[in-house]
Amino acid sequence: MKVSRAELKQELIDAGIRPSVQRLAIFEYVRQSCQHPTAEVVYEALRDELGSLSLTTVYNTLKLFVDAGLISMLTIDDTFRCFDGNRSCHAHFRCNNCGKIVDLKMKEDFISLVEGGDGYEITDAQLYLKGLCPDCIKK
Amino acid sequence: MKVSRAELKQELIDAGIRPSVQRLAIFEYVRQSCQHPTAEVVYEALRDELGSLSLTTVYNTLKLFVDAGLISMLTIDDTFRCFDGNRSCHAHFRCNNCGKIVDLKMKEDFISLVEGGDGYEITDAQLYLKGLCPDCIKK
DNA sequence: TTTCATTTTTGAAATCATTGCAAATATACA
DNA sequence: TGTATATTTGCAATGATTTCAAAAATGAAA
Repeated sequence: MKVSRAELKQELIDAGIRPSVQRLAIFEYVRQSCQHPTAEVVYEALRDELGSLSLTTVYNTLKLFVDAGLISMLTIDDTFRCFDGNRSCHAHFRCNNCGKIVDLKMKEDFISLVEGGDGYEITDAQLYLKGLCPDCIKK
Repeated sequence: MKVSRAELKQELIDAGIRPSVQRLAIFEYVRQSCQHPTAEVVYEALRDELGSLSLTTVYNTLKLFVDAGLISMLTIDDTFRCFDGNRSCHAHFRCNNCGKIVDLKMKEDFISLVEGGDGYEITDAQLYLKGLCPDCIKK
């Protein structure tokens, strides 16, 4: 489901974030991507389109979005962070062989499973699964 | 539930890992700790007891244990890794304010919630929750 | 026990994703 | 237009983790 630039822009404004050219481009890229890009990937993808872009800006902007709850940061791979603009409730699987990270649907929200979570204010939840993907099992 | 050194030693042997002095000490420390230590913390805690110990050994050994499935590695904090010797099924919560990482019990195994996971071989699962802990909410 | 091969440990240097910083640029508003 | 504020930029610094080759420990065979 493609979202228009205008809608994304409004979403930034609603979150109290000024929609600069760089911010809007980065937001659009992460939201439309299905591939959990790293900051480096976002940077490489947008530097031509934007004429000039700094990797520092990408890092700062992604952090800004994460803090605002607009995207999430994944630490499923311990060697780098990547980002996820998909707002639906889903788990992540990382293949130990090929490194691929894929979304897996959930039957229900996993927060409901937590016991003794009373008194905690939970703002983010991530379920990380690791192992072998179907492609790598075949080989 | 305190486990004897002999039992831990046997567990290493059963996993095909030679129980050197360093390995056994590191294994015991991580298994008995309730505090999700980092490699650095393990190193600081054991260097005196062992006379000499290298941080590299700690890193290598922890990786060895993780690969053997004896302990798990947590990446809930994006700035460092920590390790968990608690083998029961539980979730982890990280307070965004004080940084504390605590265990939270689960009603059931969360893998049962995953849809479309057929064809995947899952060897590790971690549920990470973030937000504010009761102590930090009070303030 | 001695010897030799293999495994493990060690410490220093290198790596690399991420952040700090201060200058340059862009934007909003009077 | 001018001025204050917000944003971007690039380079240097940071720090957790890894690489690497040498030293030490261990196990098996003689």
